[in-house]
Amino acid sequence: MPATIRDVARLAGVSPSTVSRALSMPEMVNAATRARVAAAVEQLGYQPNRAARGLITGRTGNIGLVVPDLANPFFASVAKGVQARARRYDVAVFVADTDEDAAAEVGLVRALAKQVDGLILCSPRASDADLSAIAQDTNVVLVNRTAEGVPGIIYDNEGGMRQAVAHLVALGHRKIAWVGGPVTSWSTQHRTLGLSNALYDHGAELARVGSFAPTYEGGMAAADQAVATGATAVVTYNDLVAIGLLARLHARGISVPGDVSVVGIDDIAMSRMARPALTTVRLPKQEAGRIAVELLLAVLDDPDPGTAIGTRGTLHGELIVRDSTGPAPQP
Amino acid sequence: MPATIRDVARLAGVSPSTVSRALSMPEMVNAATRARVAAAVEQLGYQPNRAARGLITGRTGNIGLVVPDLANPFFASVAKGVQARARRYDVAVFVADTDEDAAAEVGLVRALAKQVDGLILCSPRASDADLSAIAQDTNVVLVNRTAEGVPGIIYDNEGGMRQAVAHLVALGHRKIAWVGGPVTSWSTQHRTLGLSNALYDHGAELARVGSFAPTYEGGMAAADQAVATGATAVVTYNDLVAIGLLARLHARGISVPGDVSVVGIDDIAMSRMARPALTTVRLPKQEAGRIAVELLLAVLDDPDPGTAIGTRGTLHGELIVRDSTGPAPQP
DNA sequence: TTGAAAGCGCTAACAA
DNA sequence: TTGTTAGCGCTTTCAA
Repeated sequence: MPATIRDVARLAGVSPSTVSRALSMPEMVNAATRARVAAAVEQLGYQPNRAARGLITGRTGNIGLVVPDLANPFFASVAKGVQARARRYDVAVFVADTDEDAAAEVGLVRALAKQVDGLILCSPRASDADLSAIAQDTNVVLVNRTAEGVPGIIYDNEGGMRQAVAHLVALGHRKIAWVGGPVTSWSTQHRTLGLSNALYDHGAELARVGSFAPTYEGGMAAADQAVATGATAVVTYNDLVAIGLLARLHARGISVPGDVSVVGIDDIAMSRMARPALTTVRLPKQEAGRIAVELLLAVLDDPDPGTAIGTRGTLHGELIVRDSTGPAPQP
Repeated sequence: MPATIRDVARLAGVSPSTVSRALSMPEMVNAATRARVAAAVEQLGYQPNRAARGLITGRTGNIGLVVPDLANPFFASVAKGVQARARRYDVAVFVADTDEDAAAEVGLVRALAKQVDGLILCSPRASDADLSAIAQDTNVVLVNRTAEGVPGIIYDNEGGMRQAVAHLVALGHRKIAWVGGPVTSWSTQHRTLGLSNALYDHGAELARVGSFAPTYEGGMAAADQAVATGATAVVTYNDLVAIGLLARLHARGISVPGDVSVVGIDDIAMSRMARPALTTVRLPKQEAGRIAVELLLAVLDDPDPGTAIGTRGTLHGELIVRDSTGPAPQP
């Protein structure tokens, strides 16, 4: 049986409210009393019951994080960032894995919403309509997705694509294949657009392939179509796809970067272990998690939707050049 | 403002207690009233406040999961398994990442303990003493670790090592190097023992190397020492280490499996993407998470420590043969 | 089968 | 500066 505030009060010879104050607004209580309370707390190993506190303050001190797939290293990193920052603020984190299922996502969000002060939705698969509905009656911060009037963090996909293209063009590539991810994915749309714009600016040619699943298997499936376009370089939706593509090219005896260059996006840990090590656009993953927490906490302190609309962070990617890109082959 | 039980009661024309009963013990309430309540619940989108319920029942419907590092694919998989099973029971999961820090672990556990019905501790780094103290006043299930009188799931490390050895011996290997993980790691001890026993049974020789960090870098560091032993095969603490080792061997121009065979443990997703694809002992990761939830729920229903002691599951590994193992080279 | 009342652990007015 | 009182949303005796 854990100690309650009354146990502490009795031991310290004060009233429960004094204990409460000593803990949450120490400056409003006499130093001597404060010390007695502190001693009693120490002796009893007292820790306030957050649920009870939440009942009355309306703040639970808990937040929720919803991701499509924890086994995906990208989301695992974001989750780690969220954890780290939440811990600093003494906030506990519910994590829910939706298994890439939009319906499950909505259900989990509804269930969690009652128990937390706010929710971080990372790359949510739900429809814009569902998302807006959720944001209506819950404090929400979006990561890797935008929605009307909902604060969030996004990556500068256009900028990342521009860096990748500049690199490839400098190497002499003039026709570049793009292996897109899920059509419904917000990132796919923006990356496609960014790539297309950057290539246009350089007077280079884009060859679209896909969409394919954002997985290793997706990459294997995409490889043959990508080379069939005659492109000398391939940019993929993410690193997992790039690595699958690498495997298939290797199996077919196509040399990377000799015959074709490959660029991924994300920079997951696996990428530098690939052979050849993967050139990729590094996205700050843990940082996204950390900022999301900051943003959410800010929203909680000022839930005015007017302010929230302006609260949107953009994170920039960084091109990491490794061994999978090289000069375009001479025809 | 979410609907409360009183709103539902008013709308249904009954008392709050009747609503409560209709929801948690439906058979004790008239079918007609039950229907009215159900309608009101539906109309208001009512969802009971778990915190309030927990205050009185002593059960929150939440559990906690504590892992050393979410970015480690092994733990991410366990977490995913926990999620999936918890969802089935309508239980929400707090996740805490300790960053491989034993002190942080104890702190996080203490903080979480008050908010949950029970805790799943996966590969905890805390001392036996701390662990026992925690288990004293909290419902705990251990994964990948044992402690006196605490229920848990472990892997059959000995059995896994026996399979790996049988495979290598059949390929003609007579001297096998073992790259151990952290000395304080429970698994390291059991894997070392299992390997040693299995080799003894086959009349083969063990060459110990390490310990090394359980990471890609650890594997790179271990590679040279492992080959210097003159062993024709290497077994590593986990797949990450094996993949790092593979990279270093490749850099040195040592052929796998031509010159030396390599076996990992875990079967993380990355392993089949390695080149050569990694032979490994697959550990059922998500299943460990699922069983841990079942175990914890069972403990909650019957917190008798006498029963708990008997409650220990063992999961078996499965040898997955890929391209990193082959016949021992002829001298 | 239903309702009234008490109370879970805590905080926030309001008095003192 | 401190204590008293009321009540957050819910469940659970106890009566009716």
